[in-house]
Amino acid sequence: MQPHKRVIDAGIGGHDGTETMVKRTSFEGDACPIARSLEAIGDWWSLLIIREALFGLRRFGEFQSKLGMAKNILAVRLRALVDHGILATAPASDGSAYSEYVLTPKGRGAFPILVALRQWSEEFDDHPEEIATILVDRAKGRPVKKLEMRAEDGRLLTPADTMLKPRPAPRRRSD
Amino acid sequence: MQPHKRVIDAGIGGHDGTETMVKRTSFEGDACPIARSLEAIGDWWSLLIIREALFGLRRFGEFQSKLGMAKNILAVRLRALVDHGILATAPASDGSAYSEYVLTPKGRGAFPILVALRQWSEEFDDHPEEIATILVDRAKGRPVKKLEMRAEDGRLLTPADTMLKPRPAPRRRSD
DNA sequence: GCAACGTAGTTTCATTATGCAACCATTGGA
DNA sequence: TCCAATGGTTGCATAATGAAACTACGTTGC
Repeated sequence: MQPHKRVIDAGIGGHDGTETMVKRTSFEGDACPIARSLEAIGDWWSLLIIREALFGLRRFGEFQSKLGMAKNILAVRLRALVDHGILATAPASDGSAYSEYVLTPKGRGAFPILVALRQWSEEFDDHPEEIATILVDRAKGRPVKKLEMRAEDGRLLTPADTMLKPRPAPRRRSD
Repeated sequence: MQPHKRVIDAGIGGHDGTETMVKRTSFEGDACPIARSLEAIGDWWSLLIIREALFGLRRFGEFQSKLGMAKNILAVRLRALVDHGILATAPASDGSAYSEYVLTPKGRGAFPILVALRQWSEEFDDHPEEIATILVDRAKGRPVKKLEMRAEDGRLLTPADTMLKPRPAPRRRSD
């Protein structure tokens, strides 16, 4: 559970190593899957980039102008998302020699997270009148149903109906 | 869609104001509900604090030791969560004069977000064997079903089956 | 072919956020 | 009353963020 720290000591010189240089907590390698998700997309911009990518944006400039973010930050984020296998760079699409950023299945798999965030805002925001859009079923134009947690057999579950269990040991062949 | 910037100019002296002092993007007031959620809980620690609170943690020291985070950061985060109406300070619980942090309905409403993050990790993480726990239905001990997006009439929806619509104008009495 | 422009970044520098450690104020217990 | 535990705050060092300037390459007009 304890997040460990990312030590950046480059070890360039032969110094004695008393300088700790420990900053910015990392959740990489943490056993909690929520922390692991946050390690990949738990920053201010990544989920918004994914949101725009789900809406079809692909080019650096499109993300930059749509999100209004600094280009250096965007570059860092896109690289990180590619490193995490959430985006992939595709060589082209419209014939030009530029490359594009497209969502991988892992990236598209983040959609429920975005929907959960959206619905939380819709339900609990202090100023819901400022929310400009609603997510609707394309066929009917009606709002999407609220995400609900269900058991394998379909029973509706509240948080109190759930618990955490240690992950079963990985199954090994002929054992 | 464009996030605006938080200007911190305190205006202490009578300077000419040419210094812009614009830092750290804020999504406060953004029309996108996802950005609004991120404004409240889109940082490295808030969701983990909520996770622990859902598991029953209430005291400052419990959060601090369980999450292993710096006390000053924890104090800032708790204050922010209280300001956002996600946590509330309760005067006591075990008789002592200390106060506690308990989730409000808004805070408990973030549970689907945590479940979505967890399931995303479980499905797409590169090293799923490092994930220590699984979320199960307390009654049967079986894993919770994956969150799914459905239309009002129950049809299962993919991202492509959805679209964004402008929010209808607020209904006004006798108009 | 080459000048001008657009795209996609990188670099530089200032400012803010994070993290650790040390300190302080109350509370609670002996 | 003294002393430890709880719940913070403060100070300082380091890392992340952001705006703007700069660079490299692709594309277009001529």
